[in-house]
Amino acid sequence: MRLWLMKSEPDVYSIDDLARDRRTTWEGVRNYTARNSLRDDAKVGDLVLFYHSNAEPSGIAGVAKIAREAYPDPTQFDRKSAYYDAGAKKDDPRWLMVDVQFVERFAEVIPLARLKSDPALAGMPVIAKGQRLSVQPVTREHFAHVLAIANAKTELPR
DNA sequence: GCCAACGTTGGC
DNA sequence: GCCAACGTTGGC
Repeated sequence: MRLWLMKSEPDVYSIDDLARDRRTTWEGVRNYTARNSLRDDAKVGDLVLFYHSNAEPSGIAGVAKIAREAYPDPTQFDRKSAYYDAGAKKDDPRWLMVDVQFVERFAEVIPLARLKSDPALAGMPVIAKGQRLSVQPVTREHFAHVLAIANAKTELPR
């Protein structure tokens, strides 16, 4: 299995929203690197660190998992959507999305500053300056350490 | 609200 | 194919 970190602005969709909905469609990915990760590597059951961006504080808020593999994101064809893409063709969709299922909400958000200050998380993409990628791979070691920091209930499958 | 960093676009 | 201009992300 692979492990991920996915960003969402909590004003748009937060871990609490996911806890309420239990499952959601992850539409709106509009970056080719992120799309390629979803298309090529995201599998049902992969665990995801749910990251709050543009938040107070920004940081990791909980855990989700991939519930459906990549399929065309309908908002690319919706003129009324903020995610509309005039260049996307119905017979050759440009943008894909996955479905995501709630796993766990951390007792407290792990702030970005906390992540940055932890030597065990050195090299984790999300703490790099200027890193904007909204779907990032996470190593098993980093993922496990984040779960430990959060005193999480979630356990990493072997 | 500011602005650094980054990805994308488009002229050449 | 280069790269300047532009738009967006996201921390602060």
